[in-house]
Amino acid sequence: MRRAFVEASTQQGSVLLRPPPPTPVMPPAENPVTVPPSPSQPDSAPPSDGSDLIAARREKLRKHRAELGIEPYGQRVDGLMSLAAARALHSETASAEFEAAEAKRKADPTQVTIDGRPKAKVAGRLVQHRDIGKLVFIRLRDASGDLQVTLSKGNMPSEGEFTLAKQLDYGDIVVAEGPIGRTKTGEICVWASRLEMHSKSVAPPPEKWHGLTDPEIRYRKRYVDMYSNPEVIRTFEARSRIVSGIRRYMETQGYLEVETPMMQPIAGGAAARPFTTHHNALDMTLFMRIAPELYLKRLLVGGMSKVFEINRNFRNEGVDRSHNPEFTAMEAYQAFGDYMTMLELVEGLVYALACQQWRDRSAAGLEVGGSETAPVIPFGSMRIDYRKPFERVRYAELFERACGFPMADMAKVRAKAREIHVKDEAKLDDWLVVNEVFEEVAEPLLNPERPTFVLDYPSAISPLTRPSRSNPVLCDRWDLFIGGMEVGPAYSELNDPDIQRAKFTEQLRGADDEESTFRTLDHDFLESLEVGMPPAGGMGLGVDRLVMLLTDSPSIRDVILFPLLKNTEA
RNA sequence: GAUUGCGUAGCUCAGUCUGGUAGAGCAGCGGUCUUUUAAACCGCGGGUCCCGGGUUCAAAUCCCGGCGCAAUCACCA
Repeated sequence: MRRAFVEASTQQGSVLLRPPPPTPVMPPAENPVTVPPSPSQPDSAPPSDGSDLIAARREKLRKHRAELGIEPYGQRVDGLMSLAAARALHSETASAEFEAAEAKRKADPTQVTIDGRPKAKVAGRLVQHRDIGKLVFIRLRDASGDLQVTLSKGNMPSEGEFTLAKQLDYGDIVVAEGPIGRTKTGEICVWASRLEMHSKSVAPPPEKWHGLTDPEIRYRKRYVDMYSNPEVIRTFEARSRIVSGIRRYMETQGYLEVETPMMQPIAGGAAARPFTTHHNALDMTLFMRIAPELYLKRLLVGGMSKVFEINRNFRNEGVDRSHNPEFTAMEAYQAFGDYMTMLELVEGLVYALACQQWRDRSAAGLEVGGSETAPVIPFGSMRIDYRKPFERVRYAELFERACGFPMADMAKVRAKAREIHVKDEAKLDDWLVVNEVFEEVAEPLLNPERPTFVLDYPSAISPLTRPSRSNPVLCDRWDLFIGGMEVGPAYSELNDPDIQRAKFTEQLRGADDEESTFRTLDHDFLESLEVGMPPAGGMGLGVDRLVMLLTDSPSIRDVILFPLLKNTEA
């Protein structure tokens, strides 16, 4: 680190603070991106929206060019270290020795101070600016954290560079270098000997103490949200680690990652409304995919034995705290597995991610409970316990526990449905009533603070799923619930082409007018089953929801960088 | 799609119930200050009160319609 700084500090090519005019500096040949400031460059344009704040910043921009000879939009800088790394370089001993020597020199000016403090060159966005006359304190922020830079008029190489320090605005991106020391009050800081402007922020900043809190502006202007609220970057770093953790785990289990079409001629694999698009050259209507399932199964037909895909699905449905029109899911299929194979896979995966997240949160000083091998992670007011094994409960058992009678007792089921005011109870088929009662009465019995697999759903409410060999009323399907949210399902997949065709056809018959505009029989998929697909287990996992749970984020918008919002204009 | 709440300076918020000259802090501009920690002090500027209509002598405030956001519900995962 130290060496990097020394090397970098000898390369003066990146210094932006040039001598004042009339030195006409041409762009260096090796860096054609740089444009020299010229009178023709309209500093006051584009026209501001009338805000004094913007005008004041643009005026500074003009002055920097005209009076200080600075080009405020910089270029490549070598030898930078993160603010956290610079802070870590601070040496109590070196600072104490330096301060003692300075005190001596004050008493006796013939004394010479040797500065043994480590040096650093850092960059960051300015988030605080305190001008105390001949001393300016600024606080810089980068992805690693904050660090104060102290600029003393006596330490700066030129009047202009100190003038720049005094004129800095909240939001500017600057580079500073100098020894790492501390102030009288003990604050670790860079005592700057150099200061360069690398990006003048001309937009009005958020409030420096409260920051940006309006959720709408936070989502619309995520780039402001990210620097104003540092925990946003932490959340997305965690998301990245979780997604790569999923990849690592799946690869360790021998799964191959694949990418299947996101634009599909037929939107299959789930019961959701698709988005429509159009290919001009082929004059073809296409659907954004609602699920990758039918393509992944084709891969099993083709001979791949363990595949997974992590990617976006698009569903033309409502938006709320746990739904965004585009969302990230993982689906995985294993030849010759079944839904219990998938249960073990998902349990191991979610547990491993929770352990990883427990360690990350501990290291960052965030709240955790339990232990590294029995992690407890907060989610709002809940404390979710990811200890293995997860809970397992059969659908029928949970139903009976909730209602006091078996789900096959249709007379009682219908009575219960009327009691809890299931709408259109009389029009619904028996098993749909069972499921309404289940969702209303039985699901609330699940402990939201324990991941729980609900196993063996009724076949009648899972029309595309393979009935169980031992009891065809039920099917080989589970759903995983965590924190009151459904995180994903799994199935023993249907591989009999005739039954699959019959179920698809039946589903199409039940489609209403709107559904029938986008729901058609996927003949190619059925042909692939006729070629022969091995029996398989398959699962889906809502990645955004899992990230919500593991990062204690109450809304899916907090874990999607740019969530969909309505247009504000027209 | 339904219901409820919210929308005032660049930002964070008072003011709306009970109609009567548009407010504060931060940010900005001009000063003072070499150890600040939401720095402090003196002075100054800053508004389509979300949009449109109505009631009224008078509307940020009351009424109607619209837009956006949030929460809950529906659809869905």
